[in-house]
Amino acid sequence: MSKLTIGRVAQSSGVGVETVRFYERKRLIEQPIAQSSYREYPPEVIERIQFIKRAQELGFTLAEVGQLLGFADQPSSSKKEVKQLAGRKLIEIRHKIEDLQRLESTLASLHEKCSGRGSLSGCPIIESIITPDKKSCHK
Amino acid sequence: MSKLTIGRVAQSSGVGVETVRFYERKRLIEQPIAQSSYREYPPEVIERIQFIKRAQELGFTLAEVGQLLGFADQPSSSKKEVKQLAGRKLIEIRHKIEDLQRLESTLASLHEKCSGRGSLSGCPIIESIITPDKKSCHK
DNA sequence: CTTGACTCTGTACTATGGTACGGAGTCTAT
DNA sequence: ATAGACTCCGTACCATAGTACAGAGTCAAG
Repeated sequence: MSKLTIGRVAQSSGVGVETVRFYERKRLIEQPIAQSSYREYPPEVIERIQFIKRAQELGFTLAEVGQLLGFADQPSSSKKEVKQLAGRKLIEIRHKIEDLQRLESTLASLHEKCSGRGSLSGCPIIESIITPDKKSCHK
Repeated sequence: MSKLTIGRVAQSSGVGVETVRFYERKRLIEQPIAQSSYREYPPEVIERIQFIKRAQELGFTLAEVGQLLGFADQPSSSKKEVKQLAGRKLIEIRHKIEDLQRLESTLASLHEKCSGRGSLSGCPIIESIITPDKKSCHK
């Protein structure tokens, strides 16, 4: 009793059956030892899958989620390790934001400059792709 | 004379030989009709590849670059089409920025809250993954 | 006329996070 | 006992933008 089939686990945690097996292959959840020829999961696996989902929402890749789960599984882990991982991710996210903001400002100014009327000749967007302007280049 | 081999084209435009063929398969550049059994490119192809590279820097995918090239190739194209494409891309970029900013603020506050000292118990980062806080949730 | 550099085609592989499918086996209820 | 639902495993596929490689062919110089 109280053991769950993969279908129930999937439904309860809001992912597909294939996804559960996929996480198993990625060693994010462990393959349960079953009496029968079907996987038999303890109810805790649902929380584990929800942990994975929420960590993904925080921007962590599955490989990083694997590390986080490793920390959470090991009683000897320290806050330091987790904080470092989060810190690296934060830096990564900030870099991405900066890149996108440069992109946005370049593209926004081109978009603004383009009248959107008439033939292509003199289109600032196309022109800037043909002859990139050093001043407004985001790179 | 004045025809270029794929190797020269690749070197002059700063991409790999495989990339030139890849662009050809993606119909971004046309396969030149050659006298010999080797591709023979007109010099203009170098500018075309640089157009692709610069459009990518502006955030366009290769599929979108294909559209841009299609506009540039068709004398009947209008600024309107290009401006629309750029506008859609701009919206997309702004959405991405907003998503990342929400992510950043959630993760930054967790990172700040974590002392980084001692065992995992009470780590705000891990806790928030286990029990997501509605107030600081970026979604 | 041979060597070395280059090119040809086609296919497979990289990373990421899954999704889909075929064919077989199993489990439960009637 | 059998239908229907579920599960098993392995593999292939999606998008994205290339990269890598095998094995064959070709081209130019010495």
